[in-house]
Amino acid sequence: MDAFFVSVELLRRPELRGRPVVVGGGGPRGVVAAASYEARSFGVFSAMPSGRARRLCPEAVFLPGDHAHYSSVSRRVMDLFRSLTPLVEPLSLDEAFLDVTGARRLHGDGPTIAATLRRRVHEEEGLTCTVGGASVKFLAKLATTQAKPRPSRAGPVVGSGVHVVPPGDELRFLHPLPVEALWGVGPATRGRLDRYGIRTVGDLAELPVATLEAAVGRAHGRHLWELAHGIDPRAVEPDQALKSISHEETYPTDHHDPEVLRREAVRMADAVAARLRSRGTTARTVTIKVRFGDFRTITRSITPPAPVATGPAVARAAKALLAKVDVSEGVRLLGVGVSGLGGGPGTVAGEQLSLLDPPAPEGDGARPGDPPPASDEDWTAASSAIDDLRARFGADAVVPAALAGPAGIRVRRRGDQQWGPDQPVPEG
DNA sequence: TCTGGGGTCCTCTGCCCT
DNA sequence: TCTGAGGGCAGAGGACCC
Repeated sequence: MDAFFVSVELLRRPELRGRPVVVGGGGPRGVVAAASYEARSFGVFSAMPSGRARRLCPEAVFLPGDHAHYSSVSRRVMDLFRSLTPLVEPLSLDEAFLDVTGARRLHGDGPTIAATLRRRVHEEEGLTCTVGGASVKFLAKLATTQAKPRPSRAGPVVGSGVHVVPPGDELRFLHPLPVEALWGVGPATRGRLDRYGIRTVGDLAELPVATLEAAVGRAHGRHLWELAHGIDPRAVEPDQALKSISHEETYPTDHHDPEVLRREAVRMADAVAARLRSRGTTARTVTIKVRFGDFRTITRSITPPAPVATGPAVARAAKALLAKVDVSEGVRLLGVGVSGLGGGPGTVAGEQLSLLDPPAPEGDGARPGDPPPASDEDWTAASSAIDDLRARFGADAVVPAALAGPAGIRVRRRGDQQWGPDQPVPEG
């Protein structure tokens, strides 16, 4: 999809068409999530700090972003894709791989299917998309880039919309491209390849695989070598299993108070656990992420004796990890995540509980006067009831007791703060 | 210039066990 | 009983993607 978030916003606000529009975090630490091609002409790009974007393009209209709405439009577009082929692998909200091998008898050859896709997305959703076609996934992705609109000083230049790399033409298409066009070549790898004088994918292809492995690591080196030769055996996989779930937030100002951060950890643990349960699964490992004021980032993780799926269980681990971190210098970002997801639907109810699961030990965040912790079994039933209540009355209907207070608490949903903090949150 | 959020994958290190 | 090698795993961090 072309400038997806911006394009969706323009459907709601057509008066902004033709103007530079930026979607993203407007706060002091926000970043650009998407920029219209008019804004890109001023040098504004995704992931750029919003402050810099404002300086580059003061006349741009900044919109806060509406993750829930974009998700809902994305679901409809993906359903449209699935009406052409069941083999759809969503890559993000606005991108997907489609395997149309089996759809050609019904819908025509590659270019015909591409044209059909573009027409239907435009007719049914009012959005424009670009389609790349090739015999392997990463080439299709690169072909898409070639066909996209481009910003220029004179304004957006319309792209071809469709670019198909015919079988046999793969290397002719691939080798002139700059090496950073390959998936997996970012600034760090680019710097290493630079030392070998590698500028294009063709340069990379001429290098012996052993040299490449020595330069960037064994697995990465071999992978890049294969890509440079047009080799990409990965199939389009419609049912990609989720491997981790996390929730992290950057604060408008750094937090120095351990108590504030403990409450934040509980809130995030609750959100992560709810997402775990919504997928009917459990997690083995709990990780916290702490970014300090100077942008130094650490992670700490623990694998409890039994898999976790409830807010209190995730919070207990997160608080224990947080207690070992010195936060006095100020915390800019806190995150809680889980990984090692396992089991299918029904796993939570049948979760293997540890016979030796100890009560919260000293130092994990338990304080004098705290009631004894409920068992995981109690919490599994309670969590199920909480999920029901939230489904009926909204996410704010039930919050962890640790978060309740005279001022109440704003329960953030996933995507509320997708692109940085919106407003200062008072400490304490 | 001043750096989000949510992911995946890889490498390295240290520990434990055989 | 001690020691070293090697495998498996957990933990931490880096790089990259959208």
